[in-house]
Amino acid sequence: MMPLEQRFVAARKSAIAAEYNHLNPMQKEGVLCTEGPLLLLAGAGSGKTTVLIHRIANLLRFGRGSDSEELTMPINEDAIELLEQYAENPQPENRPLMEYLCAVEPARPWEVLAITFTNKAANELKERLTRMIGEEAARDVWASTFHSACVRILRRDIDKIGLSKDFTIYDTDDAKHLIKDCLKELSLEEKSFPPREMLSVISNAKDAMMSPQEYAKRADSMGDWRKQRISKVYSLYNRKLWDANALDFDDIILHTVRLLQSSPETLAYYQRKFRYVLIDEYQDTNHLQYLLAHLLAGGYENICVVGDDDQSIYRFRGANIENILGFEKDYRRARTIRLEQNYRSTQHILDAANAVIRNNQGRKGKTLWTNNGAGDVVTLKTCFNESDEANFIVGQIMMNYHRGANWKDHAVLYRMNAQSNALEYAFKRNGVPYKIFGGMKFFDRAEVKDMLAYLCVINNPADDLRLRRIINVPARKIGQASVDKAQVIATEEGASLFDVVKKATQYPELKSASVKMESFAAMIAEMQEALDGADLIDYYGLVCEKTGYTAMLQEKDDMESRGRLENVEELASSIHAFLENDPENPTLAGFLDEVALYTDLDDSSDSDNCVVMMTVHSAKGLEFPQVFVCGMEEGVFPGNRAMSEDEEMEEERRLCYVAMTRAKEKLTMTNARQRMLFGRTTPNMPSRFLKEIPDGCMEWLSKPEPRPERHWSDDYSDFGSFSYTGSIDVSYESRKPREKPKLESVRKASPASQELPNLQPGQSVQHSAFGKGMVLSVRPMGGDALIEVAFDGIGTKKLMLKAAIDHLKLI
DNA sequence: ATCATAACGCTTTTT
DNA sequence: GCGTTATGAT
Repeated sequence: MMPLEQRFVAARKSAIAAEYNHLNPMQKEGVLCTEGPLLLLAGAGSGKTTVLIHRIANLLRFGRGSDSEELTMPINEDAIELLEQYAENPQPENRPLMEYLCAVEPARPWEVLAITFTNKAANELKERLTRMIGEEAARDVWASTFHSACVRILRRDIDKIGLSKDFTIYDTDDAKHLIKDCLKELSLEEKSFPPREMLSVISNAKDAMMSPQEYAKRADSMGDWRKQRISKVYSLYNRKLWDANALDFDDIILHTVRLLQSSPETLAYYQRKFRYVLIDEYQDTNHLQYLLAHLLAGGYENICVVGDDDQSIYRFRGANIENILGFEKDYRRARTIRLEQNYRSTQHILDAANAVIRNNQGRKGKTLWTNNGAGDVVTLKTCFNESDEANFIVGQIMMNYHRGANWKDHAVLYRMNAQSNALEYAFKRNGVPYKIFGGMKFFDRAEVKDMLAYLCVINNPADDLRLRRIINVPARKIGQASVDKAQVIATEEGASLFDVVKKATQYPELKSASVKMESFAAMIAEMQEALDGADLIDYYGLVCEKTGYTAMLQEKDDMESRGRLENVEELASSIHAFLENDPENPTLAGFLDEVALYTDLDDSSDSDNCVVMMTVHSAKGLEFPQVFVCGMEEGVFPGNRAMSEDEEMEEERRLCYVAMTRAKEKLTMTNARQRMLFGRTTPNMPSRFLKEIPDGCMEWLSKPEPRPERHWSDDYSDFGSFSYTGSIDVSYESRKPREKPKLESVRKASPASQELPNLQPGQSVQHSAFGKGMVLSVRPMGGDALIEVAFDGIGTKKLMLKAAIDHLKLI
């Protein structure tokens, strides 16, 4: 290349780079490396999404301008000088000319595919993209989850592999029901063939692209009786899916891969279309997703995978960490960029986290650092038991609150949902507002599922599973036995259950139920007709009414039914939200698609000021100023199952690393010497992960030994920084469940036997944390009382009077 | 058909 | 220890 051209190419890259001067050098590199395979190892809090967004924006503005020596026009000194100057000191008025000079085949929005794992991530990507490049361009970028991208592809071309385009999607719950049906039909015991396990075996088989026939063959050749049975389940399960014209979540990916593998035109179409492919959270991909990514990116091989091997925590659901560890082997010309500067946490927190994760073998290796300063040391705290632990955490949080912190600046993380009970109790007693994530989700509620089932049946009458769910809800005198009979007939005739129900009176064995069945079918048919051209919201109202579902709830008229009615109505707002979002397919079928893949439309509540509690898994990707990780004990975190297997232990360690790196300012980790879990109290050693944290970045507070008890007398000697005062804390003396008198003495130790005011419903009160409110109810409980107070602008809180009394004033 | 009692079993979770 | 589920009784 001529020197002039070399100078131009260099100046071009510098000028483009100048557009990203607010990024650090590694981030910039990630944005500018547009061509060929790229592995972006993005540590926790390293600004990964920022890089992703800017990278896409860069592709759309400059194409391969920053990563190619290609010239698009004759060049001269002036052009070079302008770019060199721009790189030195970017002037906005020169930007249009600079863009013109630097762009090399800028990507068009629809040529960019950005895949994420969750809808939340996809939406965040779309939002930030919209803000940066404008709505028009952002709309055409394919930013979606694996599953929605695949559904989009399948809706277009699935008929090429012999399936119908109007397939239904079965979620895990549906799949489980289907498995149960299969087991019943094969007369297999659920005890020896747990549906959960069946589902996971089938999922693994699909991930390995093993058909039921292949699975059966393998089972036969091994002579494994159980596997042979499972192969029957797998086979029947798949047949039922086929009959219902349904795909489960694995099928969505599997069939897309099969489609791309078997239809050269389809493959060529997408490979030509997607000039740039980006995969987020690559460490979480399973084998099928890995294949899919490679197929889609196989044309230009401009594949950029982003992820963090140290945050791979979904092995149990098929994630294969080898995908990210082996990326450089898959693509010999791959470039690797490490983002190790952390913008989230203090150095002490990072030192602790780095020290823990360093003990893993299977990793690429990264060391996070920050400019944020050393900050507070990590606090480790050993508590007596889980309620002591919960009280400690609540106490710390209340202390912070009184110093001006927000409740929502605090997060309590745990390994298992079961651990949340003790915490919840402590928060409730102290009147601290909290929110537990990971409970029942909106779309998991029975009433919501019922209404969706109605819509599904209307949309696809062959959906036996959903039909059976709602055929007698509300009660229509169509009993289980009659439905079973009709199902048998349907199977014999090779028809769908709905077909039989429709002409039920032709089958004498259905007896009196047959009339009810036919009128049910008539109702569904009537609604199918009404669908044509109707407004979806109105239509939903019609379905609620015609099915008698709302009437059923209105009649019951108790607290529960009211809530359920609200949820049924709330589904209308989901439909509304769906339509607002200007979907490409604003029909009932389109809505059902979205709902099937989109389970958290309703998590709109980061607005309320609450302490949040969740599992470490659900905390991934989030951050909080104050983080408490509790249950740091051998057998809990790491969990018992990890003890025997190295791979599992490494996953637990990664999980611990994820937990620690959620903290921005202060990290506190607690362990309890004994914990009641699943109804049994067991003594637990402090987690090995705590031992891995170096002295320099932590302090270890500890309750004094309550009493030289059998299981706790020794074994702490190898904990260098463990200190014992040797004195006995009387208030914690043997709080064993059976020793009633002692328990009473503990109660007394808390601010107790003071005079309780005679509160009446209707009384106005002032609370130091929640402000003004009105007492709704007072329920005496022991020597205490549970009061319910409606606080202005906050909502209703339940408080234990004794605990809340110091914060309450009558007004 | 609907309610009651007993028995089980139990990481983590998204699509 | 608790919530879910299966089975049996009315």
